Amino acid sequence: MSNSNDSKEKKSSAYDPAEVEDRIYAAWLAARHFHGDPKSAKPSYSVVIPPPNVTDVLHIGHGLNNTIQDILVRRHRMAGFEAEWLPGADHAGIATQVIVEKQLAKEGLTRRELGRDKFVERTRGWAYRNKDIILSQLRKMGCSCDWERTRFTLDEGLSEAVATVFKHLYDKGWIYRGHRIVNWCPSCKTSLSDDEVEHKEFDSSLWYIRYKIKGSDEYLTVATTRPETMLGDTALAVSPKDPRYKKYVGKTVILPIIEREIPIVADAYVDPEFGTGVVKVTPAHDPNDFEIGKRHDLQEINILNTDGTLNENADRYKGLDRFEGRKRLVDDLTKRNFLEKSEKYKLSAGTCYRCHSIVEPYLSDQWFVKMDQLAAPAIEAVKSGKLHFHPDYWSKTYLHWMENIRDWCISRQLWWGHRIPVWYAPDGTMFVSVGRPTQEQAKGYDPETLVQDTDVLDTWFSSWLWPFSTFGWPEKTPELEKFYPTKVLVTASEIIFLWVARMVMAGYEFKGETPFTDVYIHGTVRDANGIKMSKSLGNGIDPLEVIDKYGADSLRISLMLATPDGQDPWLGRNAFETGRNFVNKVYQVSRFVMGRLCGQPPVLDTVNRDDLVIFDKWILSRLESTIEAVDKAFAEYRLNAAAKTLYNFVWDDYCSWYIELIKPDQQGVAIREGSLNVATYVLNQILKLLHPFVPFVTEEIYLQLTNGAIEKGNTLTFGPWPKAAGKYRDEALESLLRQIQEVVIAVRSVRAELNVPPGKKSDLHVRVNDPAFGTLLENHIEYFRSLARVENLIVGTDVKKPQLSASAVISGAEIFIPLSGLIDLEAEKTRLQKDLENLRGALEKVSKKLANADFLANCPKEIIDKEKAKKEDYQERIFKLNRNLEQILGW
RNA sequence: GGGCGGUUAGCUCAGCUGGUUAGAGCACCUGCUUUACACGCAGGGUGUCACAGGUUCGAAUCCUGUAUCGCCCA
Repeated sequence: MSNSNDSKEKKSSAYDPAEVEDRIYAAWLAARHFHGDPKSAKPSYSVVIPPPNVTDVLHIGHGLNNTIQDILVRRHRMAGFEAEWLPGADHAGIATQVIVEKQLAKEGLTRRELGRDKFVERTRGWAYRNKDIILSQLRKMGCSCDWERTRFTLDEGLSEAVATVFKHLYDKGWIYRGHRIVNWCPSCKTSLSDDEVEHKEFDSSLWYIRYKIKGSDEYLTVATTRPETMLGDTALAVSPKDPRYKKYVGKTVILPIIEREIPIVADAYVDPEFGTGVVKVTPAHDPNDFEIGKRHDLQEINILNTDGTLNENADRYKGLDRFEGRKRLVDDLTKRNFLEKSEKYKLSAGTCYRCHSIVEPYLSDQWFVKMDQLAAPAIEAVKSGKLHFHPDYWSKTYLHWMENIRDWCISRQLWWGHRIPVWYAPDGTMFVSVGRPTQEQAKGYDPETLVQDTDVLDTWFSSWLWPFSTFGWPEKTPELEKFYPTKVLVTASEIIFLWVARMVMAGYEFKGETPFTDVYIHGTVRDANGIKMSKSLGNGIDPLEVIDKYGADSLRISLMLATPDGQDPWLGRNAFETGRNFVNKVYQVSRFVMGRLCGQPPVLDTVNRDDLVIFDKWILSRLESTIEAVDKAFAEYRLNAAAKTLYNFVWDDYCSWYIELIKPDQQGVAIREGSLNVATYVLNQILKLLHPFVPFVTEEIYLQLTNGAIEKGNTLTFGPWPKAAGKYRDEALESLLRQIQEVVIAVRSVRAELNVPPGKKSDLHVRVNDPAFGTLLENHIEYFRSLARVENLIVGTDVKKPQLSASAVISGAEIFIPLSGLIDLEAEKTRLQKDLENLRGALEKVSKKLANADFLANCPKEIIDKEKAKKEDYQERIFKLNRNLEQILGW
């Protein structure tokens, strides 16, 4: 605040989160509030964090994901559960290695020059630094993780779990080594699993290439989207049912340019409708062709190096990048008249989910997991209701994938990761074991001569064990006993297959039960225009900037208010003002209540039931309704609904009505003791209900209110979570209060519309239908006098309309405000006419309904009664409005 | 090509098992140095509930189809 503008001398009393948040978080940590005790007798509520990968910094998606987890965890910790939220990170094999290799390249080094050990060491250093950064960012957000149990997928114990699982599945025959077409990323230089490939559309061409039939002048024309793979063609294929080509089957064609002779085969795979009905067969570079090749015993010719350049099999194109090779080849085909034509074509091609390069189908030796039997119990879990998705419709996506599951390629040609626990003897004999085979296990071979497989495992092959490897599995630990299975997994939809589904399979295979009973799928954060936030577009919002500017509480509650359940939130930069304003509102009303306590010790947990006025009973009733609604929303995993319910209760019911009602009209007058007690009690309940959403400000207020300190045991961390005991819920009272509110609102509305100066008080005449309501108003005028700016109140069933007064009609009452000299007759007329019109529309609707014989015959009686009551109410109000309007016209 | 989700006020969304004079927040307009809060208070306007059929006494809500946007799978 270094600006010297002295016109705004008024010191801001706004809440300053920067002063509060770090201090409180440090106190929570010091008091070990977030540590889950496996020996606790409380029921367990455990959550494992979706491990952010170490190449990340905190982005707004993490912000949302971890806010949701923290809300669930904190709320259950308050509700008497032994909460354990286990944090950590994963090693992100591909992404991390790519980054470190880029760093090396800047130094003019390659990883091979550095050597495997040194490379891994260097990568480890980088990864650990990054991991610590992102985890510390979660602390800034207020996440109540059990930091004493932080895990990393490459930790010793977790690595042992990975090897154990590999051996278990290998011994079962569910892991095998295969010579297969896999997805190859030439940029990351590794294989990928099917689920790590993203399909995207590209503008490309369909090239029609002529293959000359040997010993004839005839050609067969083939349409292809990848002409360069022609260099690896070992056959042409046609459909056996295609009459056009029957006569050519068994003949030989000559491959253009490189002039290799290849056979024409008939294979049912070929679709006679696509292209020309003739396809080129490249077994080493297309999964379908690979199958055709197997059926016809064709040669497999690999034309690519691992980096995507063409190899020695590519003849004169050797050394060229695949796309450059394509261009040159097409040029040559054109020049030599082998290209019949080319058409524009929308090509769907696979891309690497880490670097977005186009992936090549590539023939190589890889390790695979057979998935069908692993999937069976994971399918059953959802079908039988042991595992629930929220929103439920995601279970369809999950089941569809599970039921069409394919084998999982788990080997990666990287150095950063869990090395495959397989050793080879010089003669090729293979040993699978959790560590280097011992003398005994090596069965006659010298263990020193055994060489370990050079590849590492897919990162997901360690993350799929996360819910139990982190608690010590394969050891039998007290943590595992207490905290497995976990309760809920919170994540975005992108990794349902990559991670969620696989964890369920691993959970059943290795622990015999589901790793969590609920999966909460939240949306992806988008910018104010609905565009996904991304680094490359620069439209992202940095949560740390938001925290600096508005505080972590504001970030959290803003996210929850803006995120519709199951849908993508759209966030503009000022979306966080909503939360900031709310946090400040909570702080300000607390300040008010604390100020009115005048230093006397607050009664937080009880209400003096003998000293309540209707407004006290009303706010207690509203509180109970709110607790019920919030609990219901939590039970349904509707956190957005819970947040909105609390927002409205605090702002509208508590601040705008209750506090204003009990606030004395005159300065220096104390609040009635019973009401102050209720205000304090309700405030305390509000702090608790809000604590999971905005933990810092609520804790800070609680400490001020109790004049306590976290280190002395004062805290909201352990609740107790408010209970709706059913003691105060009173529907009749709530509707009575609504009637009083209507009187106040009507007066305010009339005054505002007739431009009565706010400072000028006026008399209020109320003609009531029910004398009891009149008495109620009279008895409580001191509570709402200032809200409605009332000088003198005159009530009764036969109150006359004063001369030159404005009027309004509400259910059960008519109000008059004498405004001699101030009343604008035209404005008043327009106002009444507008009200009249609205009511007439409503009356017409309901009259029509009640005139319908079918309606009366079929509709439940209570609905009919309700409609009849409505009709009477409208009629009555229209009558009164008319009468008031006529009077005005008579003036 | 198959599946899933969305389409309600200028914007973002509520509206859960059919019966509301269709709501909220933001934005906008008017007034306010009201004794916790201008990060505030009070008041105000705005809708063929995407479209077309159907079920029903009654449809934003249920069913079918269409359009359109988004995501996933092939």
